Amino acid sequence: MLRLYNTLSHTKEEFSPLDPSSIRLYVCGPTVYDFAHIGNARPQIVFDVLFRLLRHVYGDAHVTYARNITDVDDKIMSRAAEEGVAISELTVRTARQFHEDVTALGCLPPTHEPRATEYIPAMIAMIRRLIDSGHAYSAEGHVLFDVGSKPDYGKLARRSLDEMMAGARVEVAPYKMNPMDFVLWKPSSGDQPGWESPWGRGRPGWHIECSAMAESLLGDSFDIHGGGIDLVFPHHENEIAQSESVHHGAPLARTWIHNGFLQVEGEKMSKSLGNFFTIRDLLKDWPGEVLRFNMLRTHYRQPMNWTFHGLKESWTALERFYAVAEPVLATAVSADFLEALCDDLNTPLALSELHRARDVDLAGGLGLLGFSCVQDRIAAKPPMDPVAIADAIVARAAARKNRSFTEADRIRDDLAGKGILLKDGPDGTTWEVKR
RNA sequence: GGCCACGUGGCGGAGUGGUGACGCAGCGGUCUGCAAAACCGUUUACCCCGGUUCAAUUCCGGGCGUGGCCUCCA
Repeated sequence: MLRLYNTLSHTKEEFSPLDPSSIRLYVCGPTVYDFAHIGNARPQIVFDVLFRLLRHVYGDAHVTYARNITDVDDKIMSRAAEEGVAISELTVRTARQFHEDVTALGCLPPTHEPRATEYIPAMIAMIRRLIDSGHAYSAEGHVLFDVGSKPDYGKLARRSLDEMMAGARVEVAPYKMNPMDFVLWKPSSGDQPGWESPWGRGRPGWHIECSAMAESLLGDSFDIHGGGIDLVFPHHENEIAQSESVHHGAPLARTWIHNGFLQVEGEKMSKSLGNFFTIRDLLKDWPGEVLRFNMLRTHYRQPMNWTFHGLKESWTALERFYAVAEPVLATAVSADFLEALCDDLNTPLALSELHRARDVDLAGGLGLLGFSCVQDRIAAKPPMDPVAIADAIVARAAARKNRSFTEADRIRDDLAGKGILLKDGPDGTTWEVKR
């Protein structure tokens, strides 16, 4: 039995699919204008684990995972202008980098990966339906959603319209009926990307993109919608407002799942503090599977303190696991392991079960979590030529045989100084990179 | 200012109304020429103040601290 915490109800609920033969999951993907950072990696990994768990429970063929790519956005426009490149060049390049990064993190490709620009007609159609049903209005080239037309607006964020207005710091455009009304369509000037629409040449607002893509790929209602906790308001609240207004109140998603934020070394991640790390940079020194493991050591809803110390621990733990776990295709997992995962994706508890697990269960559990168990994948790059290391080991063995321990120790210390750690076992001497 | 989370031993991190998960580090031991690695064993905890209770780290209230949202944001 799978239980998931639902942001909508603020409780853990038993997960019961709308259709067990077709589980549908939607997760908000990246806006492609720059390299993804370590904070972006968390939802990708978390929802990849959820995807894998759903496939394990319901069967690979019965789970559909949609994750969008936002490739029309004001940040993209300004970045492209800064770099002096075409928007499409920037978005295609950044999307490719994103795919390389998440692949290195062990994430499966989603079933669908819609790009916003490919769904403009669906967005226009949805906006038109919102206008026709009295939930939206056009004004000065903009189309706005009328939050007053949705009585339960604020139900996900647990905030009433009055509360929002009290603390409102939103831009109060003169053409808005209500300050909280948000943009569905906005006009584009000649040099801005735009599409012809009944309201003139323009581009979609951010929120309508997800509503339209989700409808096209997953239908009016689906099982799970995920994303970072910062997306609860306004993005997900607005998605709900749009979709449910069009679909006559049918719930957009039954379960809403949000991952917590992470801090780096106990501080907010920011470029000015010098603790801003892209996935790309980290992959130069750390195997992707180590980054993944580290992420799963904290429950997805907990705030996470991301540290290099934790990364080292993760590497050590993974090496010890891989030393005994053979990469196998078998998907056997222990009951305790599965139970932990099924209890709202309790990965820290699941990982602790692996310390108790024997070979098959260990490999199966690691496999279900998206780990390869291939030692080479987490091997550190040796700081010197492996042949020279092997030669030194032979020389040291000879010295030891002659009981020239001073010479043997000199060789060992010499290698240690170069970052190579020797391990003497019953079957001879092996080495590993010192960390 | 409003709303919402979180606060567990040196570190990471589960969990629970009553027998102190688990991992890392540390310490002791086995092994070793000596180490390292590996293996075995092991010390240290529940932010503060009230309340409920036979019993609270666990429930309730208040406080303090940290973070998130209210504006683009994983």
